[in-house]
Amino acid sequence: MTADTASLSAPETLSLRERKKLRTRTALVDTALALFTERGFDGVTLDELCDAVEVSKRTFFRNFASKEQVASAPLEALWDGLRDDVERLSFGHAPVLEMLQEALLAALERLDDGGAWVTRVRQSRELAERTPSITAYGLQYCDRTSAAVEATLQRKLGLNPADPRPRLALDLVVASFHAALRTWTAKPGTPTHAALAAELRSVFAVLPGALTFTTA
Amino acid sequence: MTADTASLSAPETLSLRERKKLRTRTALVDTALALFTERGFDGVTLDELCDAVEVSKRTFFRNFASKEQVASAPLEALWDGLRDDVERLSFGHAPVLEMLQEALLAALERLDDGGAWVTRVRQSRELAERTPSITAYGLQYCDRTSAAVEATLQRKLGLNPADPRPRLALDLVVASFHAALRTWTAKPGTPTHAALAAELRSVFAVLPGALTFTTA
DNA sequence: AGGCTTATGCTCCTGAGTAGCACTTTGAGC
DNA sequence: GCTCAAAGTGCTACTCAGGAGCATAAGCCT
Repeated sequence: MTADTASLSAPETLSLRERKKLRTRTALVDTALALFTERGFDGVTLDELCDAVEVSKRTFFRNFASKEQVASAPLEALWDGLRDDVERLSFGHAPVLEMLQEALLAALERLDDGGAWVTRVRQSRELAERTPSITAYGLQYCDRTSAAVEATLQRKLGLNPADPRPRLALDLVVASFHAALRTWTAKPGTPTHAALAAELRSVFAVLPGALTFTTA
Repeated sequence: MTADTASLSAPETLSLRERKKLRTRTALVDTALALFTERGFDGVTLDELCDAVEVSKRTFFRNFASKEQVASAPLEALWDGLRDDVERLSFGHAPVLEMLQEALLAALERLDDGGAWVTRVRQSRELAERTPSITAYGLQYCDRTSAAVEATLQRKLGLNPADPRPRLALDLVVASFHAALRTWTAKPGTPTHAALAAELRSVFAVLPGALTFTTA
């Protein structure tokens, strides 16, 4: 479930079997991103990808649920991180929206491994921009994770399940990240982790204005 | 089997050919929703669906891009309506968010055909809840439509393309509708168009609270 | 070491979605 | 009315994503 997070933060306290599995998983992600970027998502068959990693298709589907997932893996790690944060964190009585914003920034911070993750995110994002099915998968994963986070919030904070505000706040945070991702990807030059975090903070800052701004 | 389901803008001045095409399209949507509801999305093959409607698979794929789309058709009509509204409406100086809310409510109103559409939406929604690929497709369609609406807003209002607020406002409206849809679907009894509109207004009303509410 | 668990490979299968070709229907020009 | 081009449709064959069963090998435990 959190294999993604583990694969990218790479703790060395894993058994040999688990490390091996992680190696093939990482190899699949990296090779997939490279091949998809080079020849397009539809231009690469799973057989080709598996041949390149020297792994059977069976093994591929034990690590990923679909061809789209392997291309979305980097971002899934972020949402998994957010989910784990909300599960772990103790909530005070600050506004829920701010808590979620902090949790996402913390999850993002935790994925800073010196550039490897952020490079994968950039590739994944550019692929998603020209491949609708990847976008679809990613959005569905966000949706599912958001539902899980909402349930956790309700449980930990004793909220009324009929209250739509927690989920709206969550959707707002997710929308903010997507907005940050768009502008970050559009910027030329070497993409950095810090720049992405800065974009996200910037979007968070203008968020209240999204409700009130007028044309004039 | 009577009026138009999706892809509105349908005056009664359709040519015979266009009416025929629309009839097969509607038959495909209704039959698909019925079969999927009865035996599950994965329990029905396209061949079976096409046999039931007495149409070839080739014809199916001329009307729909995927198996998921035919199950999402009712909601696509709503987003298409929102897109058309924003394209058509003249914007005053009111807050953009309120304009979008009004536009969505207007699009929803326009789809009130006495219960046929709303029944299909209910079926489509219940299918999406237990079929991830339908959810994925629907979210991707929302995303694409939102991008188009954002572009229209920028053009008509002369906004800065780097300003994330229009898209955030849009995402907020979309998230509100999804929240309304969830609670509307969860309610037992015969689903009505008016009840859905009421849910949506209700979510719009608590929207500002989503930014500020606290646990205590 | 030996048994147990788990990953992996191999092979066969279903079904979504595409493409080529031929046939029918519709709408427009004569 | 008649013809013809264009569009819709059916049929068929094909590619490829994804799943299932069975056998093997590798890692883990006592």
